[in-house]
Amino acid sequence: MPPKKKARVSKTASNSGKDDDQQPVASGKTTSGGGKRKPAASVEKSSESPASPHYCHWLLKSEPESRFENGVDVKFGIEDLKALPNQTGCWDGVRNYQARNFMRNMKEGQLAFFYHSNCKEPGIAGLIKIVKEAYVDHTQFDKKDIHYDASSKADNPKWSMVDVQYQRMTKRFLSLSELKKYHLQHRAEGGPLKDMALFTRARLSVQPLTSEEFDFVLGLEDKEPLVPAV
DNA sequence: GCCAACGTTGGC
DNA sequence: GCCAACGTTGGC
Repeated sequence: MPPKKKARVSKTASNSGKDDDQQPVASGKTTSGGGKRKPAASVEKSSESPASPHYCHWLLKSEPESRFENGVDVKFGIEDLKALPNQTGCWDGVRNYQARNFMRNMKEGQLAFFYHSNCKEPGIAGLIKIVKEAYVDHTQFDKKDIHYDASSKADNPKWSMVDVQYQRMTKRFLSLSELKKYHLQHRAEGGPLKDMALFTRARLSVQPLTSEEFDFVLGLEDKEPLVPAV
């Protein structure tokens, strides 16, 4: 297991959620279908979880600039991932249920954008690949780790992580401001980024992208920046 | 450094 | 189960 890495997400978060799974989805919904439906005979797939939606692409946020949390630098930019052995690292420290659940849905081989957050210039810096599917995040049991979670028990670990491998930098940096312009435009006139999680669920550190969103964003690499020089 | 948005906690 | 208080995220 690769060295340390920093995943955005919550800091201390000693949260204690329910015991295990499912947490509400941001927008509240989810609960609607609720509880126990007794399917008599027809198993009508619940309208609620179209079974884990088949997301195929992701966006993972991490901070590329130094910032100290309890004396520990949380900096972990794409260059830091690239510098690890085999250019691979574990995405530990995620302490938000929605983000965790998305990680649990990741499949080996899927691609994700590496997004730089909480920094001078936020945006997409490169591409990474999921190389190991969700497994126990050991940092939840490490009292010295900033992401230690006293409420998580060894026999029922609360948090998961995946391993990711550096693929390449995007041909040019895709800034948040540029993405936002497309988002606003698409929201007004229609277009692939109209519901992009980066804007509709801005605080999520692990986000899903539809193929349309992913393809559109990646396509920006070959276009001139929309934004007047930074 | 400010602060809006929003997730989490805990009283009731 | 509601909801106010609180804490965190992350852009600006």
